[in-house]
Amino acid sequence: MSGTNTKENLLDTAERLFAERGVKETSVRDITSAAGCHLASVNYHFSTKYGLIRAVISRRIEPLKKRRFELLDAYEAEAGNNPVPVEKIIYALVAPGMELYLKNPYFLQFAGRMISDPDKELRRIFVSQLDPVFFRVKDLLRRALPEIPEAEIMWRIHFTIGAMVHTWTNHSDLELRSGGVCNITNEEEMIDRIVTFCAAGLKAPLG
Amino acid sequence: MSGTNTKENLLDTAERLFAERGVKETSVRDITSAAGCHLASVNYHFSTKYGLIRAVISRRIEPLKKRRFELLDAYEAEAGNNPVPVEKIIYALVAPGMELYLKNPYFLQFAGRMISDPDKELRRIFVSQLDPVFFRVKDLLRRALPEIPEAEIMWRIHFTIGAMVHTWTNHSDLELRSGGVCNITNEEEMIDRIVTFCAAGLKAPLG
DNA sequence: GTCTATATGGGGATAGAC
DNA sequence: GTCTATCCCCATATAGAC
Repeated sequence: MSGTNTKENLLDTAERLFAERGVKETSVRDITSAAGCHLASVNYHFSTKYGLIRAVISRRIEPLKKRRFELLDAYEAEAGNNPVPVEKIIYALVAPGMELYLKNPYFLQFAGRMISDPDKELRRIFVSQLDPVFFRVKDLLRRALPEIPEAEIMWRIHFTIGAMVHTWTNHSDLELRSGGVCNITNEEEMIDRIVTFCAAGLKAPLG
Repeated sequence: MSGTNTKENLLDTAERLFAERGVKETSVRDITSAAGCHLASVNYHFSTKYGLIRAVISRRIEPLKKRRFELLDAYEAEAGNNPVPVEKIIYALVAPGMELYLKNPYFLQFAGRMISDPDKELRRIFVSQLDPVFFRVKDLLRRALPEIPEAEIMWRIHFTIGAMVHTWTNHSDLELRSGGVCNITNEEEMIDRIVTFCAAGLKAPLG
C-alpha cells in the first residue's frame, strides 16, 4: 500500500470495522492489519485514533447534511407561498440516509450507534451536524401543522429520528425475527414506509 | 462494605457507570472503587466482568417483560371478543419502560444502547427478551388493524420501538436543543406523547 | 467473604532507520 | 511516506494471606 491510497484505505477499513465491532472494540492494530498497512500509519495520517474516528465521521456527514438541505430548498421553492407538505419534509430528512445506507451500510450502522454514545465529544459531532437540519425541519413543520404546539412538533421530530436511526442499526434483527419477510430490498419502498408512519404520527391530533 | 449488600451495591454502581460511560469504557476498577469495595469482589460474586454485565441486565429485564404481559392480559380480558384498541397495545409496550425510566434512568439509558451493540451475545439478551413481547403485540395489532398487511405491522412495531428507545437514550439532547422546553416531567404525559404518535403511525393507510 | 499483590496480555503512541 | 522496535500504561483475572 503506497501513496495517497493508504489514507482512503484506512478510512474505508476503519469505517467497516467500527460498524462491525464498535469503536472501542476495534484496535488500531486491527485496522492497519486489515488494511494491509502498518501500525504507525494511523498516527502519521490522523495523529491519534480519535483523529481517525473524526475523519471517518466527517467524510460522510457533511454530504448527508448538504443533500437534506438541497431537497428542502427544492420543496420550498416548489411550494411557493404554501406550506411544504409534511410528507416531503420527512422525505428530505429520511431519504438521504437511506440512499447512503444502500450504497454503504457501514457508516450509518456506526453513526446510529454513535448518536447515543456515552462519549460526549463523539456524540456532539453528530448532534451538532444534525442541529441545523432539525431546526429547519421544525420551522417547516410548524407552517405545515399550525395547530400542533412547537414543543410537540419537536418531540415528534425526535420520534421520527428514533424510527429512522433504529432502522439503520437494527433492521437486521427485524429481518431475522420476521423470518426474512421484513427486508430492505427497494429503496423507495423503504423510504415510503418510514415517511408514511412518521407523517401520520406528526399530523396526529393531540391526545 | 460487608455481607450480601456488596452484591447489590456492585449491581447498582455498575448499572450507573455503564449508563454514564459505557460498558467497555468502565473498568472493574472504576466499579469497585466507586462502590467502595475491592477489585476481586467482582470476580468473587460474578466470576467475570461479563457475568456482572449479564447480572445487571437480567435484574431489570425480566420484571419489565412481566409488566408488559400483565397489561396486555388485562386489556385483552377487558376487550372480550373485540380487538384491543391500538392505543392500549402501544401503551402496554411503552408504559412499563417509562415507569422504570423515571424511577431509575440508568438501566434504560444503558439498555437502549445495548439494543444496537455490536456484541452479538449482549444484543441477544435484549432481543430474545423482547421477542415474546414483539409477537404478542404483533398478533394483537393484526386483529385491531386487519387492513394492514403483517409485514407492514412488523415494520411499524419496529419504528415504535425505535421512537421509544431513542427517548430513553437521547431525550436529554432534545431537552438541550429545545432550550429545556422538551423535558420529561410528567410520566403519563410522556407516555401519551409516544402512544399518540405511534398509534397514528400504526393506523396510517398504506402510502 | 475480603483484600493485597501480582501474573499476563493488549492497548495507543513514538523514535528513528529506511 | 513506510515500517520496526519499543515504551509505558491500564485492563482483566487470579493466587493466596487474612
